[in-house]
Amino acid sequence: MGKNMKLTLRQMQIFLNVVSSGNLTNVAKNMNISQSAVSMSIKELENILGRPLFDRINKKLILNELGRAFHKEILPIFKKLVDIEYEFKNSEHKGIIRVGASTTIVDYLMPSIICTYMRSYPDVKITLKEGNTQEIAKMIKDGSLDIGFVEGFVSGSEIIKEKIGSDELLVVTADKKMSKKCEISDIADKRWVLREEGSGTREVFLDYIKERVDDINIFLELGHTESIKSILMNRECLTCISKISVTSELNEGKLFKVDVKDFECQRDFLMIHHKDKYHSALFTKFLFFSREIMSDMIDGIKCSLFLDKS
Amino acid sequence: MGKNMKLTLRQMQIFLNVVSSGNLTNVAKNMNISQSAVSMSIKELENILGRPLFDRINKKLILNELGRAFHKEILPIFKKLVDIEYEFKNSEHKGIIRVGASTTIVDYLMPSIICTYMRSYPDVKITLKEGNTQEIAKMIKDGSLDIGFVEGFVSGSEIIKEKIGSDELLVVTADKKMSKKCEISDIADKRWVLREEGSGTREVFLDYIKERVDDINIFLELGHTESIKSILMNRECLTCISKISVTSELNEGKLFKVDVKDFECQRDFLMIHHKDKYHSALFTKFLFFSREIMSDMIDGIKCSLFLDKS
DNA sequence: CATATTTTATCAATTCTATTGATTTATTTA
DNA sequence: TAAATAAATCAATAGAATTGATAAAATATG
Repeated sequence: MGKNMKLTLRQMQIFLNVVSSGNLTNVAKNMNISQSAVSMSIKELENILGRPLFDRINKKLILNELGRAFHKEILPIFKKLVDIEYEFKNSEHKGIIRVGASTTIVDYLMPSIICTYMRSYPDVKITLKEGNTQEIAKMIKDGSLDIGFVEGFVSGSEIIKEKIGSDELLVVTADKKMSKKCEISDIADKRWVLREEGSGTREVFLDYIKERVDDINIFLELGHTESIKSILMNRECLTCISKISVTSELNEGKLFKVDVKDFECQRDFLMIHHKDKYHSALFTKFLFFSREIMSDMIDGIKCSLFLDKS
Repeated sequence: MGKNMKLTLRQMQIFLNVVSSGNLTNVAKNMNISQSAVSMSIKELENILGRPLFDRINKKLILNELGRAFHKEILPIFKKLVDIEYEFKNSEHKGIIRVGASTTIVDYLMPSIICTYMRSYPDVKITLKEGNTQEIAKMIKDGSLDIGFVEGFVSGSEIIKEKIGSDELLVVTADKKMSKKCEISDIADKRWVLREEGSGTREVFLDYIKERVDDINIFLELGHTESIKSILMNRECLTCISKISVTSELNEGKLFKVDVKDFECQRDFLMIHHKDKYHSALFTKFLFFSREIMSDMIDGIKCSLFLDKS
């Protein structure tokens, strides 16, 4: 195995200085160490590699064929390491943030959060993971995500939760005739398209109406909100869907809210992270940005809904 | 200045192991050091960079956003350094040899030496420097060349000389009429093309004939043997030139040796190096190859000259 | 649910490595 | 020929890395 690294960066640093100055004594002066330290460090380097790197010609050190090849390899690497150390010491805004979000948020909120953030901090990389609320929460707990965005409830004292917006579920159709005021029981037997089992949206909806209707006619289950929307457009059917995901279609008159009596199904958007998370500048800024953008977007939605009614 | 490198390879090694195992205790076991050594090394690394690289979530170390970015940078560099150390420890045939040769040798002998050598040792790089005998000798003395090939005499006790072949100067023309037997004084006033002042070939020739003729008619001076040859082909003139550089033209009947009475102007090809040169495997092999190839070539020349006469 | 186990952090003691200061050797310069 | 310069070497020392023991906190166990 070549696993053992005996070379040290100090040796390389001294070696590189000796190469460029060609004179042990001057190197020692420039580095504020003794001449013997330089001499012995070079010797140790040569011992590790098993053969000399310099020819000692008239008490001068002159790189030999091996030394030249070694120098060529080492120089760019050492420079890079110096840069890396400097960058990491001095730039607070360097890193990779792992964000997780549940389906609705991934599609409708994360793109603008991430784009806006990355415009301000181009050196920061973001990885985005999709999962349902429980999956995201679990990954926050075990540390495999830094920040999560979920709809609904999250339990566990080790998770810090922050309400960052709210999410209203609407019953929606593309068929204007269906959109008039009604009871939920009146429309339970219409053709419903819902998200798949396990989806937060679906479960909140079914839980919310379970007191009022025995069963609803689910004729199609789809994994993505966008697919549900395209089905709605092409078939006479209904769905219960997050308001934020249909705002533009409602405004454009492509979809219509069904005015179900006493239907107010609301839940929160939560931003979550682990209580032990180190609050790097990076992390703090990301939280800050997310709050800003979320509140802007929600204002935007309110505004356009208002305009729509007028 | 970002000149100061505080990070050590040990820290990086430990860091990388902790990242991949995620468990200080196991890392300590695998590396045969104590758990506290690992813990303190990580802490020191974080101190140097000024902020944590890990979140401590439930006594487990989980890379944070900064740590992830650092890991991404460091991992390939560390691997490369491990490879470099291994290669330099184990491969004798790695290096860069600086060869110098005087003009005739550069053109007529070095190409085949270098090609043959590099075919056997593809990892070895060779730089070839041209200069006159004195320049090459000086560079050997001060260590800026590893091996030199020169014609003629070299002085200095610090240089190890080895005769590696011999070089005969011939008077040559393209005009067959001129090639008949003659005294040097008979042809001194013909049109001569010689190498420029400072060239070994020129100086040896002029020195050799100075007893017998007062002056010769130098009508053109050129820096390269090849240029002299093309002039000879196109104009009625003479030159004194190294046999090795005109062997093929003599064989093909394009040029003719002028049969000057008592003209035997011989000198040696020398391979030289500094007495203090470290004899790496690389270096030793290069000397060996050069001897082999030189003697092959000189045999080849003798052979073809012999055939020519028959 | 208390107990044993696992795991990291911390501290003083210790070991090991890098560095020093003095000296020797060789070479160059004056 | 003497003075100056530069690298190598060695024992002494300063400085880092590592240890062993212990504390603190979480997880696993019976």
